[in-house]
Amino acid sequence: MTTTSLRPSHGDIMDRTRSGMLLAGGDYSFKGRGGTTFEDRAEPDWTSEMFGARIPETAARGKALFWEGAPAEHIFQIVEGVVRLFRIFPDGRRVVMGFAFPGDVLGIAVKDRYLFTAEAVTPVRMRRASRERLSAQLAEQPQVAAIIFDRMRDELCAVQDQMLLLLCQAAETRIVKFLVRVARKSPGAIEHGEEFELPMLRTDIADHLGLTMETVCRTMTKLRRDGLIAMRGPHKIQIRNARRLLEAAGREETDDADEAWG
Amino acid sequence: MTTTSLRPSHGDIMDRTRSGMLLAGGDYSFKGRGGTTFEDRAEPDWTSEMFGARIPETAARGKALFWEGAPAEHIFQIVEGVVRLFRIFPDGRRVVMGFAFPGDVLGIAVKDRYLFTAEAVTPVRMRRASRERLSAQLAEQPQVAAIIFDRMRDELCAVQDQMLLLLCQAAETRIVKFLVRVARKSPGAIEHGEEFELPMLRTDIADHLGLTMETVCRTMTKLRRDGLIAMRGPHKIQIRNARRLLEAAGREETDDADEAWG
DNA sequence: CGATGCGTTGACATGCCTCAACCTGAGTGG
DNA sequence: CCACTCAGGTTGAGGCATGTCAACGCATCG
Repeated sequence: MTTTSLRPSHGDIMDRTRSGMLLAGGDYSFKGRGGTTFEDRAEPDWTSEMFGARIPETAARGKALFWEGAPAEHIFQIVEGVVRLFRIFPDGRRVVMGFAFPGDVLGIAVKDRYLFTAEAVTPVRMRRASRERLSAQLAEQPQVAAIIFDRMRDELCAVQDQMLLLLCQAAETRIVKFLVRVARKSPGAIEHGEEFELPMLRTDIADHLGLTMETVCRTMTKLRRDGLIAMRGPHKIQIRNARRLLEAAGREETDDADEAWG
Repeated sequence: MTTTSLRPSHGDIMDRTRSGMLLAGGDYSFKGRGGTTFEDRAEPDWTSEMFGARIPETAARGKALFWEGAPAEHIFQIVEGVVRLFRIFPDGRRVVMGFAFPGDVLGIAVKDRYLFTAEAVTPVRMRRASRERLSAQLAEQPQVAAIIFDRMRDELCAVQDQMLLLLCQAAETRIVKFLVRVARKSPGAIEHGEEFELPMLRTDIADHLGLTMETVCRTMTKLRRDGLIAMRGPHKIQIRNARRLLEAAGREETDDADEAWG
């Protein structure tokens, strides 16, 4: 869990590479995904034959995996690290559509061009497969198509979930829910109050939740003062009172929500 | 175009019927869809063999096509009228995920249970097909699967689009964008300033845009006072200054946006 | 005629944004 | 080793847009 503090040699390989495609952030909708890197997962799924067992490529922090509008030639699977997915608008506004975590696949739901830019938040390791290979697999192996189909449904649910979060929710609720979602990826973070990584920048979070960086800061400070969380630097978070935190998430996060979307 | 003023005999058939499944609102992302009813469309697509040529069922205003959480047994295609798709939260909050218009298909992206309730905003005519039939078609006819796949991508884009609308957008921008989207469905509404139908309730719009009913009212009154639109009753809208209206939508709506998602 | 559902408008409170100052740690160069 | 710079983060003061609460309008319906 040294993503943030890691100083990668350099990210030559991915530097300015244009490729891949995206499926946004299937991130949130999966349950029980443990571990930090993808290899930890127990799921021996379609991705192994899709992406092969080659040594993953790497991308240094801040490097783009692909750009919004570029021809979508590849799909990517994140092996380690975190990626932000965002669009820039003519007026300069940035919207972070989501974040991709280990195990997530980018570029499946796309037609011919990437819908947004994917940028490494932390040093990233990833695997790549050509779009053609995906099509071939889809045609040959019906069960792969079914899995992809399912994935897209999950994806759809995740985006809708995010939409719900943005609707009629106070800033604190949004931030707490976001923290809980990220914490869920680190086993023990919620149940045992173990420190977990919040690698993205405050501005990333703000642009993701439709808030300003200042509001994110203030709210997290408030959560800290109220004893719900503790912080060791901006990116090391610890949940100190899970019950109250989940309450602050507005109840949905504790029981249903994830269930409801299944 | 008499949807709102129509007084249907009554909606016995659909009353409390539990069935179908949903694809949310593929609504916004389609271009060039003209006409009021689905039959007007030139697209001789998969839906004809899927749904057959039977006489469409009807649902009276306010009746549910299916309920959130109910087993998803059918898919529906809206032939005429407008449907709202929403979820209710434990705290009583309602979120309108989207609206379904003629031609839209509900229930494709669902697994086994409906993700939200679909309710007739206006008297609705619709066609129904069983989930099994969908599966059969998918297995037999690869090209149908491809179309469905495409639809889901469109769907995903539409939801993301809606998400963007909710992020860092002022109330007026959201409402104007929404108006433009609905107006797009009526040819001539934007280019020639012809009156068009805005069948949904103010509360529907509010719950869809993450605003209050009051804010929706006030903003629309402001648009009227500023000469951008005219209103003949709450549901008959006329665009009086398309240029300024599209400007108020924040530029994205005029050129890109729809393009960007293609 | 009153009841009801939906829409509109007003007065007021407040949560978030804006603008601005300052902090902190890491990298850099003398 | 220190001074400097820079990016990211934190905190504060103040304003404004939107939510809240409340009254009223206006159709429809029994």
